[in-house]
Amino acid sequence: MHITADKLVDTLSDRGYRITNARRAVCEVVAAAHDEHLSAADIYDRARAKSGTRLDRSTVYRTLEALEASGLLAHSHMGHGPSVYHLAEDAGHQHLICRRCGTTTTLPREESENLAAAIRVATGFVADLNHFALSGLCADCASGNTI
Amino acid sequence: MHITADKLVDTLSDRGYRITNARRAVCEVVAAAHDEHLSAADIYDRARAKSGTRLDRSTVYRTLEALEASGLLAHSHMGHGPSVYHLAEDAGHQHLICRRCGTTTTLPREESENLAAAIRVATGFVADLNHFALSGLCADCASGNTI
DNA sequence: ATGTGTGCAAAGCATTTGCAGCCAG
DNA sequence: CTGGCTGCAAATGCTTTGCACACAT
Repeated sequence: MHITADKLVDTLSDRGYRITNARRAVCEVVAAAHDEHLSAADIYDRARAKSGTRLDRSTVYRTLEALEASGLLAHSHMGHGPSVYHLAEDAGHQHLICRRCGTTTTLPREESENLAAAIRVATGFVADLNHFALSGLCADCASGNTI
Repeated sequence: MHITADKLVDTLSDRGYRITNARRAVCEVVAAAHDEHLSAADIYDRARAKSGTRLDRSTVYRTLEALEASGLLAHSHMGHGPSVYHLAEDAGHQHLICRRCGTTTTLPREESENLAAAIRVATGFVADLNHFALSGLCADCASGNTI
């Protein structure tokens, strides 16, 4: 199951954040988008459509910041494009972006954890996978030659 | 051994690029910095000091682009900061950036290749490691608790 | 000669910040 | 009531682009 918008809102509230229309709208968007990779711009667009009211990008960024600070949300750097946000509960997996067709493959949590363990053994570095995407060629593009 | 500035310049020339003072200066900087991770701004600063002449950031970016297009140079995305450039021959390893102290650890090429192989087996995705850094905690910060 | 490469200036994109008023608590 | 939150506007940091002139070939 996925976390609900209400739960996000409640957690923010418990943490002392005030609940406004803007924050509620952002919470609804990120809760509804559980498995998608939304950029701040995507969230802004959807939240604005949803709220009807006036809404500014900066408010969206500030709300995303609050959600991250509360451990509810995380963002990943996906290549040249903007950062993308996803629920913290959906974290723990590695994003793989095809540099040819642009699709995003997801490396399952278990495999991701194996990688992290291997890195840890080799260097002592505790990798926080999923914060950065990996670039490369997806299975289709890799087999379909013509790099 | 590391590639020399002359070799970089010669390759550009062979490829049909004209050799100018700006390009020579950039080649010298990247050749001299083999194991460092230089941002475009770093390269700009050093190249300008080296050339004495007038030099613009855009020219540096265009030269870096030419070097990348020629397969001599590669860049990596290092977290929130600017991209960093390094000789293509120095590629093949994964960068690990500590989110606490900011130091960059390098995962040796062999280990990096093992990771890439594991990802390939699991998903078919051919990861181009080293294009993106990984975030996490370095050995020191991880052991010294207080995330 | 000629068109590629340059510096300059300005734009572009994602994100951040300063500020005065507004509204959740 | 009152300070946290908002929208607006402007600034930031990195990178790209348009342009007329310069210079490598």
